[in-house]
Amino acid sequence: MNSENKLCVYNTITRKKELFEPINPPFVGMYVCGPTVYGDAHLGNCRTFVSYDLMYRYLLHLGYRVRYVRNITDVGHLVNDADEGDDKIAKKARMEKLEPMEIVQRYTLGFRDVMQKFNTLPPSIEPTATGHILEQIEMTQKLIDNGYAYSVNGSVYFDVIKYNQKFQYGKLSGRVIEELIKTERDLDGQEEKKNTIDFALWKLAKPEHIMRWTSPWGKGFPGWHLECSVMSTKYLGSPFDIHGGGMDLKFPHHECEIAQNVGAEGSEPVKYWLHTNMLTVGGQRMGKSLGNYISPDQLFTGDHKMLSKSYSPMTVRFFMLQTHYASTLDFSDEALKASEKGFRKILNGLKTIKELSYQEKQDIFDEALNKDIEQLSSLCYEGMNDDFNSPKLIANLFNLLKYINSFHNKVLNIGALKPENFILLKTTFITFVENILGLKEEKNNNPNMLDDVLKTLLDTYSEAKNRKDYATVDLIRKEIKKQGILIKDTKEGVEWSYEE
RNA sequence: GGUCCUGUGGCCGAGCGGCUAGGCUCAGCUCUGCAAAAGCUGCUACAGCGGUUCGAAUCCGCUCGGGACCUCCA
Repeated sequence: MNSENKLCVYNTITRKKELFEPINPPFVGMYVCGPTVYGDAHLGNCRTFVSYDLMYRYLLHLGYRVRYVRNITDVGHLVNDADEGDDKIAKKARMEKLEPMEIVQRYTLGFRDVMQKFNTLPPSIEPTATGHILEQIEMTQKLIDNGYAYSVNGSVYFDVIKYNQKFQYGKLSGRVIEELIKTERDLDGQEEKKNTIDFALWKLAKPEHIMRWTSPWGKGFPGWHLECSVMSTKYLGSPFDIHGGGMDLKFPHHECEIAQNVGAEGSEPVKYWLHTNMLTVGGQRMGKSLGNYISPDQLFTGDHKMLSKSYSPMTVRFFMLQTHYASTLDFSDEALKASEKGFRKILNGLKTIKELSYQEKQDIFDEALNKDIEQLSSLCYEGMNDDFNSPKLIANLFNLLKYINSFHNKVLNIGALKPENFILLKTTFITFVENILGLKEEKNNNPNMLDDVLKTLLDTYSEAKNRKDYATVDLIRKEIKKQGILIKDTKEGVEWSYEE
């Protein structure tokens, strides 16, 4: 690796690009807010997790020992605002006449399946909120003890005003507490709170509420933001290195997380806050409520009015990585089509470079050529070191690809390359494409391909037979037998069967 | 209303004060039995108007356009 230029990341809380220095190298702790499993993940969700997968892979490549924690939210997110209304999972469970945990299981499995299709590495730990009720109760109690929370009628709220007297609430998202109080809308069911901006740590369960746990304040369930505060510090300590999530979580979710951790422990929980930007359609954020939402499966099957065809998971992954994680990514069929071509070009390059062999010749090395290869290789690192700038990396990979193809086609003489630079070219291209961008060949892209190829072969066989070209006939029969397949001529035509 | 981001060639997208990424599309050339692939060449853009500077897509101001967050949201 190129140790001279170091990884820099854009830290939301300082609003600056900073040199990345882990708290306890070589260990790196990374926490990413995962999905709420009450429905299928859509493409926007996927983009976020593909982005963090890129970061995870690069950190691993740099030699860090990364513990990557991504939670599964299986309780606690309310359907309505104002800390009122149903739990999303409980609501869905009632609608579908299922146990809440059946909902959780179904969508957790679905989520993992999609993540696997996108070739994301599984996190080191994937903790669930319901698995950490005890710890959440403990943190709530601690916040009460520290004077930053109060209980009312079996619910517990975080006292934002009180907290703000000593610390600064809103520093991550740039909110001013007075403004927040002013703009807070009139909502029902706020009487329990001292102030409208207070948020729930623990909610009393109404009789009809099916997800409930015993607590010092009665039977209830944890509030929205508590699980991340609890689970991140439980598994990564405090402070830990990286906390990520979509930018829509900056406020209030991450803001509340900070308040909870600081309120409980007195110190900042996170060194680097990273936020990924939204996936948009026609410039507008993809979301269920807007109806412009598209699921991974629709993309893979092409079954959507916005799509002219289907796109493979790797094509979509490449499409996502062609834009920097902090920029909005605009979704369109046309853009996807362009990415598909580019991706295939990369794949062909991968195949070419793997088969390309170095010719041991006594040629005079081309200094300019060698220098260019060296420079392009280091530019790949520079791109990634610059806040995980994958588009920059990809541009340089295409530049390297041009050389790979030129060597392959003998437009350029590979002997003009120094042996060490041939190795450099090869390892750089393969490592970045496969290990860091996480792109791979999709052999099973078309599950019928083998059948189709076989049929073509049999048609050729028949045709040769009609021409009485028995040399070809015999050749085909002989070669295909090596694959354990027998060709049989019947009155109805040509058939095949497995060799017994 | 508040806070913030953003406007790049036919399309997508880097760029963070000088060295005019990259992909896709289009046109032409080379190679080729035909074709494909690949290579080469061309199309040279920064919303508008001012300002700072020897020099601005990049910094500042204004105007116009797009968007996000402020409520669950990746």
